[in-house]
Amino acid sequence: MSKRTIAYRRKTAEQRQQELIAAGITCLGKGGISAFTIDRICREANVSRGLVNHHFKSKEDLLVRIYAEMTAHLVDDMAQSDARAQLLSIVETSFAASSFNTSNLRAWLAIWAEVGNNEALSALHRSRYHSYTIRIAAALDDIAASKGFPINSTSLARQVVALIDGLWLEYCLHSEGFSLADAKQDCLDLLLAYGIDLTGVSIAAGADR
Amino acid sequence: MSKRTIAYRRKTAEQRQQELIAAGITCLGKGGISAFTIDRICREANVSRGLVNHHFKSKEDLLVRIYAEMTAHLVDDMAQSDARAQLLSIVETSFAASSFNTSNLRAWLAIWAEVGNNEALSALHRSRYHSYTIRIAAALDDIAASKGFPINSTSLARQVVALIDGLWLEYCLHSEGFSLADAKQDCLDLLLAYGIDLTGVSIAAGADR
DNA sequence: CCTCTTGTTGTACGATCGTTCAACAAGACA
DNA sequence: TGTCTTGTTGAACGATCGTACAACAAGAGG
Repeated sequence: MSKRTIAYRRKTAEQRQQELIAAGITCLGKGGISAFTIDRICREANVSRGLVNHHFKSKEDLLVRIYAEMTAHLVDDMAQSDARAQLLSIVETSFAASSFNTSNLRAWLAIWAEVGNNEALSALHRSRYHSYTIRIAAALDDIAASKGFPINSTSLARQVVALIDGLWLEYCLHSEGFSLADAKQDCLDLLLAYGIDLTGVSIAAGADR
Repeated sequence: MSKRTIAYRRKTAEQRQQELIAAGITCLGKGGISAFTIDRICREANVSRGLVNHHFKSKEDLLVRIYAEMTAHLVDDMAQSDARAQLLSIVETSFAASSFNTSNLRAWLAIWAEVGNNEALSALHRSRYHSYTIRIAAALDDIAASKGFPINSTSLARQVVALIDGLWLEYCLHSEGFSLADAKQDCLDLLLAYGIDLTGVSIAAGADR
């Protein structure tokens, strides 16, 4: 009398949702939005076809949840006491190997391209990037105040964000063109050109995401 | 005896292809890659369903032709005698109203997101952006030589390209955040921070695309 | 007016899409 | 062990996808 075979293993709703989110990100990284398919996501997660619509309202809802997950630590990563450390932390995390790789960048690019088609996605993006830019501008204002020279923090914050995202884009489209270290140095050079030197600044532990 | 009604009007292959290319760009601008559909393209061009596969090898082939069309003037726009004028020309054309609008930017973003899925598209992108970056770096070298101070032209060219594309991206995702004039000024500010002042530089006519 | 080239049409096809839903069973609990 | 909740399965549906292809006709040339 052998033990009955187990066809599948039940998991908590939250845990299964996390697995489906991870599987969706993997699909986006492999083949962009055209690979973001119920079939492929479920195959990636090793579950049957009906499970996505059981755990999520729709495929679009899953995509929004995925973007929420990906942007969750965008602001948290700035949790540094010193303004200079905050800026350096952004640069470091933006070009950490865990973020700055083709698979992850393709997922980001695929979602960016969908923002125009999905109002919920658009609203989420606006919210996240608004906080993100505000925090950078505040850090720049702090530095300007301490150094005693004026900075157009809104404009410079926009340039920093655009440079980072632009480098992400270029690397995603042509990863042989330059390296992770090049991209990081470009950001530091930009800030240095505006009089902000981050050389020797140390960041507190726990922000190495 | 009335004249027989004309069901459709024949056009030359080249002319019809241009119309289909234009219709494809319109679709990309309206709904991204998911709106880039045989049905919608043909409806946009007011032709029947079979015409795309008659004039193009496949839908992918049309997409490559579209990107070739969109990037055709990327290098030509630098046709200026003075290095400073070349840089200014790039900034001006990148943020001209005919380029820097949501519809056009969405088309670009949609294609960028497809580069990873299409080898022909990827090869075309690499080729175009390589020439583009090389030309910018050469202009920067010219300026550095004339001013007598060193410039890491490869790095700075990459920053300029990334900043422009990054601003395109940000504007596409959140067009209320800043204006066309802001974006243009950001580029000029970046170059100025590196010691390159384009104030008062005039560009020759005929490059206003 | 006739002929011929070829641009154009529209149907048909198989594949794949997202979603629904009845049925099943894993596993906690009494 | 028996009951019940609910996570999970997999078939079924209509819609839409890209492509192929036979039939049609616009319009130039004779």
